[in-house]
Amino acid sequence: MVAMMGRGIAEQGWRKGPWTPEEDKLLSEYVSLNGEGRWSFVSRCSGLNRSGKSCRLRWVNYLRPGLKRGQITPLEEGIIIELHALWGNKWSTIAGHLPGRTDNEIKNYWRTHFKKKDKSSQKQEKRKALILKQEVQHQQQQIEAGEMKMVNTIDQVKMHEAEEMYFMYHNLEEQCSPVMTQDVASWADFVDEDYYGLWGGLWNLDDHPQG
DNA sequence: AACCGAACCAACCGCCGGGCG
DNA sequence: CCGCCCGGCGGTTGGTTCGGT
Repeated sequence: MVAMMGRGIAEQGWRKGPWTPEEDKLLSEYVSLNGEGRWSFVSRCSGLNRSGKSCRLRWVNYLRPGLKRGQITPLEEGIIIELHALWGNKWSTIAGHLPGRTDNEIKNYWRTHFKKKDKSSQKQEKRKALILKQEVQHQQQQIEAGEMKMVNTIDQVKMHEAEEMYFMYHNLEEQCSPVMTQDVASWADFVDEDYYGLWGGLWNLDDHPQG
């Protein structure tokens, strides 16, 4: 059916540029009814005047359920660095190990944070991390001194994230060992010792059950 | 307040591999 | 076996936002 189309048919004047909310709605409805795949068919039958590629991209990078919006966490960053060291620019493969993140997102993140990272921006990053570290350490001290309860604090959110990432990374480690076991420590060093100090202060790895 | 460069992000482009006739 | 089409992937671009001066 799909194979029947193509060649002889002149390329249509597909719409390009940013997607409108109406287009998003059409695509979401179509995919939820008919499932992913057969994108060229989607583009013809959903009422969208978009190429199949464009539909697929929009769905995968933006509309697909379960996407995690927002900043990449230091732990995710660590995983990205580690996996990039292992596999290079295999963004989709790396994204496969970061649930909720897209290859495009990771690719963009890598480019802006590492590819053209110069000395000055590294200093800036380090300064930011240092400030964050100090903030959290201060809160940690308050908690330890009983001056503050760890409820609804930034710490809890981060600890929760850290736990999620731990289990994710633990699974990954199982798949990739022995290479990964050796590298788990190295990525932390690579990212930034201040970042690692931040997590180390909040969360003791030894406390987590192994498997 | 205005300007400028950096950072971020969505989207497009071109290539490649797999599936199918 | 060969050629064609489609989907997927990585690279790139262009617009917008943010932050510093």
